[in-house]
Amino acid sequence: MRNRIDHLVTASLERLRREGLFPPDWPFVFSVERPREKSHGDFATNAALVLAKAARLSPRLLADRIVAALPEQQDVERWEVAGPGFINFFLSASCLQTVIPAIQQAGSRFGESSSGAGRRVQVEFVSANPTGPMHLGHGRGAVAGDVIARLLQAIGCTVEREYYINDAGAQTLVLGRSVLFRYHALYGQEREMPEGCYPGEYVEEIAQALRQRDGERWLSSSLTEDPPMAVVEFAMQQCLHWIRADLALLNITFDTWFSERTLHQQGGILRAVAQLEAQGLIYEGLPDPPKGKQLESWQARPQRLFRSSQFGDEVDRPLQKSDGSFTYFAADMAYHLDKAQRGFDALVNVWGADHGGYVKRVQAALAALTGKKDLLTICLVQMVTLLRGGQPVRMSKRSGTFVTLREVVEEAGSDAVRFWFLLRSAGANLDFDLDLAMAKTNENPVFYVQYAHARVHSLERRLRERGLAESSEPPLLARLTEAAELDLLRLLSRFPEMIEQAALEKEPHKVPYYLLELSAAFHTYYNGCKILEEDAQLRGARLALVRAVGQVVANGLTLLGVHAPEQM
RNA sequence: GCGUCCGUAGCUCAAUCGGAUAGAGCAACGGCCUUCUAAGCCGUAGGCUACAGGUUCGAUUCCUGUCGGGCGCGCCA
Repeated sequence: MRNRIDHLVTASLERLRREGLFPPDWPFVFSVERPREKSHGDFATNAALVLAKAARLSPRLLADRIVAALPEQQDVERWEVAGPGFINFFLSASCLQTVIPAIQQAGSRFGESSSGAGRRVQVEFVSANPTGPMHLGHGRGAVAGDVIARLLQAIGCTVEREYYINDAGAQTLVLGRSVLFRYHALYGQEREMPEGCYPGEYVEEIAQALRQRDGERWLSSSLTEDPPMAVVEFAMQQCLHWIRADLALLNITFDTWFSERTLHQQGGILRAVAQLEAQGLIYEGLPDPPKGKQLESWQARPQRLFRSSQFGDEVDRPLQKSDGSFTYFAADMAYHLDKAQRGFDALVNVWGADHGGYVKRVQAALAALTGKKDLLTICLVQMVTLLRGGQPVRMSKRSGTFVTLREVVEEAGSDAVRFWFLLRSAGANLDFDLDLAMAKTNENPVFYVQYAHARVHSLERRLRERGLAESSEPPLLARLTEAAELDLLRLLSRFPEMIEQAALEKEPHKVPYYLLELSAAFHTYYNGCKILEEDAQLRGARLALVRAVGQVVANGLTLLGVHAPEQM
């Protein structure tokens, strides 16, 4: 739709160029957009404002010239020059009505496009440590990542979903030790919990499972030394099992589970470091002291540093600890190199905001290793606060008020949780109001949208009940002339544009906002116009419109991974 | 202190690559069910877009600074 306007304006400009108004090689860069204000038409272009200088005319005078040179056609009913020199286009009703057959034809695929066709994109998200249950913040990132992946698929990209398992670090040893401690306790060997161990109940669950499988086998293992790898492995697998189950509850699956450990075992880190070394980007040096609270224990020790500051980072980053083992960053760097070498056209990472400090160094590493600057996009998703009874629930592992993602999903349901997580832009902190998300009232946006879909199907049921005849002829869409009907048609035609934009900008929250707007327009229509009219011709046209709305609401909800119920 | 995200109606938030008179929901107030689901609709009220500059035809949007909040800041992941 937008392209048609674009072509019209370009045709006019080319005509003016032939008349000598523009220099032969002057680039026609202008935008065609949907005006915010309804009275400004369906589309508006700023061409006259942007090109006024080139034409040596005032914007309004140029706009008049452009309008006069527009070619004849059917889609635009009228146009006007307005404001400082905008040209507003008002589509004809017949043009607006063409969206209905388009929706009928495309069905569940309406909204898809091919602008991303041929591009292989990887989306890495969640990547929660396998050392405990998932919390709400993980859930938000999971839903955001999943919908970004779905959006990219909708514009034609081939998408691979990946989960990076941090199974190589010290945290996994802490988990193992914690389990071992509980395991000993199960045999009555009470003692003080070792420093830094995880207190959660899930640790005991793992300990019990361990006893069930292995009996007394690990009783002789010391708590002061590193736990046996078999115990660590067992505990991690249990956590991963839970994580998969939690994600499945939210209808999220992955194509690839990538183990950090394999990078250590198969030399990936060494290769990445060697490459930087060869590029002369590694040196022995003293890292800058930490910038925050002064640590009295701070001692400068020479380390192998990566010159990340040459690639936009603030300071150079250490790759190797003083004991010779690699830092987490070194592994992450190798991981991203691995991704790049797998031949994706674009990489997307969805991270929690608490990892924001790592963006620059990972980008720096990737830029250094691949020479590509824009291969990786990192989306930061801000924190989630759980509200119960309007009051924030303080999350604290110690006080025992920790609420897991699973508990919330089981209480509120996947649909409500998914929709709610998407109701804020990623940059905004999110309050998850448990009471509101579960409410079956108009205050709950999930139900508002689902109800719109259910209403469409309620009409279908009524239609059958009453035995109203349906013509085998195509509906006479010219009968759709009410303002509410034209509003709906305009909204429907925006759906593919909305998806495209949400996908390109990786802003999944645009989808629920659109659906709320469409639902509101539908509810207004429903209250103002009778669909199942006596007049069979009018009824047929309205049914066609309503079915198109139902299809688009369903498509939108599917894109969000939310069910579109036929009955509430 | 540094980095980063944010600051928009009483509250929670939108706002197209920089566009025209900044929009919703909730809360408040007033209406609409003998008519396809009132889990709905209509109306009223509510704003110096934190503040001060700058860039330009035009700034909530971009740049600089100030104030306020979230997150992060050596060999944790």
